Amino acid sequence: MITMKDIALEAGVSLATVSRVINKKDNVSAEVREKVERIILEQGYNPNNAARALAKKRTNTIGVVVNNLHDPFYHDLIRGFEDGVQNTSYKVIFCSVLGGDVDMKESYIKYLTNGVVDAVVLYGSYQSDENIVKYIRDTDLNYVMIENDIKELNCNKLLIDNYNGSIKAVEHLISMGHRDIAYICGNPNKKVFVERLNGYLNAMQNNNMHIEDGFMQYTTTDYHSGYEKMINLMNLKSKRPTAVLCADDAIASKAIMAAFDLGLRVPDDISIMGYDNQTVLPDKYRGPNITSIAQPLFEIGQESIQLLVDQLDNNKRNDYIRKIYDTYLVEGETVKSI
Amino acid sequence: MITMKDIALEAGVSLATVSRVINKKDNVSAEVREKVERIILEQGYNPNNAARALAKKRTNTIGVVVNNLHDPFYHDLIRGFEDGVQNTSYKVIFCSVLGGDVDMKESYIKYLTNGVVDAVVLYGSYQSDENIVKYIRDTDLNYVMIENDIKELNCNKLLIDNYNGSIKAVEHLISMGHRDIAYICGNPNKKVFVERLNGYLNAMQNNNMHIEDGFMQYTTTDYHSGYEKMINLMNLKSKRPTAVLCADDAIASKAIMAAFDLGLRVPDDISIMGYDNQTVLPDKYRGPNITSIAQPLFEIGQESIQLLVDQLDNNKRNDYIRKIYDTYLVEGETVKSI
DNA sequence: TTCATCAATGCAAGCGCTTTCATATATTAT
DNA sequence: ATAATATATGAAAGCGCTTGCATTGATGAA
Repeated sequence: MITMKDIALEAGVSLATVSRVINKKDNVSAEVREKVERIILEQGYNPNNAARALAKKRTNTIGVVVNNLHDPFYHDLIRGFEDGVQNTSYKVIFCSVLGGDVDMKESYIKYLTNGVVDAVVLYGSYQSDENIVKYIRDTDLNYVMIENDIKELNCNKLLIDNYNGSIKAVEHLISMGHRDIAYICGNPNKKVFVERLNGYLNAMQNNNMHIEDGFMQYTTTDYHSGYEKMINLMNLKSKRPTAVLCADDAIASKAIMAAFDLGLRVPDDISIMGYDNQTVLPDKYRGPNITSIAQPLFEIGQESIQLLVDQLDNNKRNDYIRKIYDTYLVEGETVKSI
Repeated sequence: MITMKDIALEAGVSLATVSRVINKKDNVSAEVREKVERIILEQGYNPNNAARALAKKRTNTIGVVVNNLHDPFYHDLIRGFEDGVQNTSYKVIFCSVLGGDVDMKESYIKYLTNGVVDAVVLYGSYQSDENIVKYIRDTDLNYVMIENDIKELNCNKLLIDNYNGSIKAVEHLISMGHRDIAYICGNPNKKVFVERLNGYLNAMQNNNMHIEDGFMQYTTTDYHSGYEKMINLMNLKSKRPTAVLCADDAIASKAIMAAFDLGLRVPDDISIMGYDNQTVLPDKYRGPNITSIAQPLFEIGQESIQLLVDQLDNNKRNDYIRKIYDTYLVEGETVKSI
């Protein structure tokens, strides 16, 4: 391995001088700078980042940790990160926590925050991960947490207005003439699903719509069970809904499958709405475009990075941001006016 | 920041001893070990990875660099990486090269290979990136290159048999009774598309099938132009194909859109095949499941990591592997027997 | 001419950890 | 009891870089 020492020797200057030209300090004479640069090129020298990080306490890189990076849900978010780092002097590295395993998550965060990155952006649930929350609190790096409003954490928070998102969804259905609107909820342990649920409930109430018996379904395990919940809804003895709002598009895709399998046409026989406006859906979903509530994930990804870059470059350690992003309706082909 | 020194002081032992318990060396007495461990926990100490990397010349992490990480194409590959690292002592970090920009790629590779990872897996084209190839050749890290058979590079290579994949595709179409089979080629500057094209050409020849005038279409720019190429094919004055083989699923999805827009039913009026068996497709594709040639991307991801972990753990620096993976046919709903 | 100032460079400490080697103590064999 | 061996620990060098401080020579002011 070729080191700075080799370059210094070859150039007949001190380590310090080589370091100066590498770091583009201006107090080096033109001739020396040129010579050193030439030799660096000739020898194909590259600085060792571990040594650099140790000496400077800076790495010029930002870490991102998400659960299941392979999940198509992250598509837009990742694009945002990729884009955000463009034209900055920073690099981004991604870590994936398989299955959202808490220990793995903790270990990745500790890894990153101890000498490998200058700041980290976190997506995923952390409410219940006491250790991690405590760790983050005690660490003096810059963080941005996306969709994670943990009070005891004093860091950048980028949130999405899930509550009003659901309200938009319900009001869209109402505007299309629906009154019997059922809901398939996601895992109620997750903050986003609670917020979306509340949005639904309040929107229904505020518009004087009655939620019939059986109109509220909760997915068990994961989105797959959206299928059976839809079957449940369609088999209701009493009153059948004319529209079903789902907590996310993955669930909606399953609900649509269920409707098809029951011989129902979407949206002619039943209207279905999703949430997330996922660019790509799991399981080779091939149904109609789902009418959905979209979140500005690309922008959020972008701004996460921009925010951190700005804070790092300007040594802003303590003026954190808290921002709530609006959602918007994207009309697909799964809601009919009645 | 709390360091090993603090722990040593508090525990009344030397730095060396603390280092030993952290690294689980066995030559530390039980009492001392316990005490040190307790104090580490109490103080919430975490070792600095930069310092460690510098001292050990090992980081226990593997780097992955791909173009456009957000591309749904990587879905299965990423799952493979995630899975491969399970139950090992290694971490994986992902770097995304937006737009496949050569300079950015080079900078990420240099970054990773100088003190941040122990090995790297590369996916993307490198044939023409002389600098990078040269750099990799001169660097003594372990690499695995996926789908990149660069002769002058002596490293692990995991390849896919694109040529025979195309042959399988053509033979499937033949077995379904097709004789007039057109082809929409991908960017002929990319190795995979050349191989696939050759497979098509040879399969046609070997089966004594004639390739009519106009049956070969080349996409310009990217997969989007698959749309117009399909229109071209369907408007052929002379003879019209009964089946169209596309160089990948993204192109096929566009071809299907084109067929629809021309009022043709797939597969009743025209059969279409893709290649890649992409789990998720771009642009909210909502057509029928595409009959396609699948690649074992998950396995390739998995094995990339396993290979490297094995080589790192056993200090195998020089017995590299070269493996060619088979493809397989996945029947969808876009090919009709005639 | 002499002194203050400045630009260019080198010296050396230090970043936080690992590891070799030496040392001291405990254990076993004789 | 003594020598030989094993075990537990510490001292210190070193990993490759950055940076504050000191030094040198040159430049300009007085």
